Amino acid sequence: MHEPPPNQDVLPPERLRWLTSWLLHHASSHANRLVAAHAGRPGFRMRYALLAGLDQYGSLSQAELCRRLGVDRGDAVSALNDMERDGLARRLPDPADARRNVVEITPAGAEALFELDAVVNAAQDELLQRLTKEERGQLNVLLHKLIEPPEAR
Amino acid sequence: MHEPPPNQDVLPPERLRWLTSWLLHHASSHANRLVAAHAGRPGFRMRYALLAGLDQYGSLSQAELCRRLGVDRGDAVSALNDMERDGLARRLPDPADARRNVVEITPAGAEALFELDAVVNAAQDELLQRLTKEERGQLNVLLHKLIEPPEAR
DNA sequence: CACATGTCAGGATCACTGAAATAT
DNA sequence: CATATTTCAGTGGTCCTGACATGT
Repeated sequence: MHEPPPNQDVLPPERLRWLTSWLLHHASSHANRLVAAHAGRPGFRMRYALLAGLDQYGSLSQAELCRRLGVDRGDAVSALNDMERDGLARRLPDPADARRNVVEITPAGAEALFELDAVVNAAQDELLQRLTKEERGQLNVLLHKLIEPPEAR
Repeated sequence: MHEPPPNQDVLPPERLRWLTSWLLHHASSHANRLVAAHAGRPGFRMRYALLAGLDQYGSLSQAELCRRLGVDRGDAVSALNDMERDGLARRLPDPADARRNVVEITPAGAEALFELDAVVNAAQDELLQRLTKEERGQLNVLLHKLIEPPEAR
C-alpha cells in the first residue's frame, strides 16, 4: 500500500530553490515546452530569430547576424539552408568581401515571420499568465541585465 | 577592408527583445556556461540536485526524489550509479515496498555537497553580479511564479 | 487486473568544439 | 603570416518515448 506522500513540498530543496541558475533552467525548459506545443516544428527558435534579425537589420553577413542574435554561427548554417530551400531567405555573395554571404529575407520570409508572431504571442501569453503586466516588465528588465553586456567593449 | 560595423545595437531585434522565452533561454545558457566554467565536470547539475535533495529530504525512493526535483527518472539512474560507485549515496531495498530503492546520502556525499556549494556560490555570484540584492530576490520570486505550479493538484 | 518502480535503449533537439577550405 | 567567414563533423547534456521485469 502506498499512501500518497504528504506532498506539501513538491518544491525543490532549499539549495536549489534560491539558485537562480536552477530556476532559469527550469523556467527555460517550461518556456520551451510551451513554444514547442504551439509551434511544433524543430528549429523554431533559430528560424524565428534569423527571420526577426533579417527583418529588422536588413541584409547582413551570416556571422554578423549571428553575433547580434547571440546564436551559434555553425548552427545557423543548416537553419539557413532550410530557409533558403523554403524560399524564406536568400544568400548572395558579398561583392565587397568574397568570404561573406549577404543574407536577405524574402517577401515570403517576411510573411512567414508575420504569421509566426501569432504563434509566439500565444506561447508568450501562456508562459506569463501568472504574472501581472508590471511583473512581466520587471522580469524582462532583470533578465536583460543578466545577459545584456556579455562582454564590455 | 571591413570597417567595424556601427555596433551600437548588439541587442537582438525588437521581436526577440521583449520575448521572455528568448531572454530565459539566453539567461539559462549564460548560467550554464558559468556553472560549467566553475564546475567543469559533466553531469554536475544532476549530481548536485540529487545530493541536495537527499540532504534535505533524507531517505526517499528514486521516483519520489526525481519527482520533487523535476528531473527525469531514467536519467537519474546513471547519475546514481556513479554516485554510488563514488560512495556519495547508497541504494537500499525498501522493506515496506520491494519495488523501491531507498536512496540515502552518505557522509562523503554530504561533504561533497558542502564543497560543491562553494562552486555553485561562485558561479551564482558571477551570474548575478549586475543585480542588486533586491533585484536578485525579485528575479527569484518571478521565476518561481513561472514554474511553481506546473500542474495544479 | 491496473498501476508503480527501477532500469535500459533509443531518438530528437540544442549548445558547443574543432577543424577544414577559402578569402582578407 | 594572422585573422575572418562559411561550412561540416562530432560530442555531450537534456528531454522524451517506449519497453521490460518486478512488485503492489
